[in-house]
Amino acid sequence: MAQRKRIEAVLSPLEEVIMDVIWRLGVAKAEDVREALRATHDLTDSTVRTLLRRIEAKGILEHTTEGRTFLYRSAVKPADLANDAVRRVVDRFCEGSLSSLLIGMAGDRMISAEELRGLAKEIERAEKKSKRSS
Amino acid sequence: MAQRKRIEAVLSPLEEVIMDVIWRLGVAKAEDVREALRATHDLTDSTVRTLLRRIEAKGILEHTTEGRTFLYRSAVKPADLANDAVRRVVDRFCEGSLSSLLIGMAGDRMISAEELRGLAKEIERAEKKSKRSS
DNA sequence: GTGTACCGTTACTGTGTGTAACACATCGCA
DNA sequence: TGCGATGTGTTACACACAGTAACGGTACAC
Repeated sequence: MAQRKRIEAVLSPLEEVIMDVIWRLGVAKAEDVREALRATHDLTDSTVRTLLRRIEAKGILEHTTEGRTFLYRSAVKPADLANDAVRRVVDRFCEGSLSSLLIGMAGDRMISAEELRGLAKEIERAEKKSKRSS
Repeated sequence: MAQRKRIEAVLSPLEEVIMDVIWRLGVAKAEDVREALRATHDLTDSTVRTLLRRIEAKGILEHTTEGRTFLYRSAVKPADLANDAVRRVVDRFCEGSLSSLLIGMAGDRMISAEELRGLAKEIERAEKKSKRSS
C-alpha cells in the first residue's frame, strides 16, 4: 500500500461541503461546484473560487488547466482525512489507544463484535494480497 | 450500560487542555487548574475562570459549591467526547460506515486484524456480563 | 472594618470563515 | 479589430470564536 499522505490541515464546514462535491465528481471546475451546490448554498462564482483556492492552499486540492480553465481534483482521499482526524481524536482523548475508543463505540452500539471479526477477516485478505503482489 | 450523553459541543484547544486537568484530578477549583497548568500555560486567575465558565456553558463541565468556592468536575467522560468526535468524522468522510474507516486505519497500520479479533472477544465478554446483570 | 479570596461582567485583540466586489486577461465573434 | 463573455487574481469586509485579562462586587476571617 502506498505511503499515505499525512494531513494536518483542517477544513472549515463549507470547505468540507466543497470537497464532498469534488470527491463525488472526481474532477470539477469552479462552475461545476457552484452548480452542484446551487440547491443548498447560493454562492457567487467569486465565492466558490475563493474557497477552491483556499482549499488548494491547504494542500487538499490541486488543479490542472485546460485552456484557461482550472480543473480541480482532490489531492487526498476522504479516507485519509478521516484517518488523520481519528488519529487526532485518539491521541487527545484515549491516550493514543485506539482499542479503548473501539470498546467505547461498541458500548455505544456503533459497532459489534461480529462486525469486528468480519473486518479482521477482510483486513487479513487485503494484507495477504498485498504481500503476494510485493 | 447507561445511556450515553450525546455531545455536540466542540472544545477549543485550550479548553481541551483544561479538561485534561479536570479528568486527571477528578474535582478541581479554579486555582487547582491554574496551578496544574502553570508550567505550560501562564494564565491569570481571571483567564482560567473565564475558560471554566465557557466550558460549563457548553455542558462539558459542571460545578458544585463548597462555601464560596466552585468545585468543577466533568459532566462527560473523555470516551464520550471521543465517541462523538469519531461519529462526526465517520458521518462526514465515510458515508457513516465505521467499517470503511477501520479498514483505512488497518492499511495505515493503526490497527491490525489480530487486534480486532482481541477486541471482538473483549466486547463479547462485556456484553455477556451486562446481559447477565440486567 | 479591612484585607483577602473568590466570582461575575465586560471587553479587547487576533485569526478564521463566509461572502463578494472589482480588476485583469483571454477568446471568439461580429 | 474591438467587444462581450468567460475565467482567474486581488483585496476586503463583517462576523464569530479563542485567548487573554482588567475591574468591580461580595463575603469571610481576624
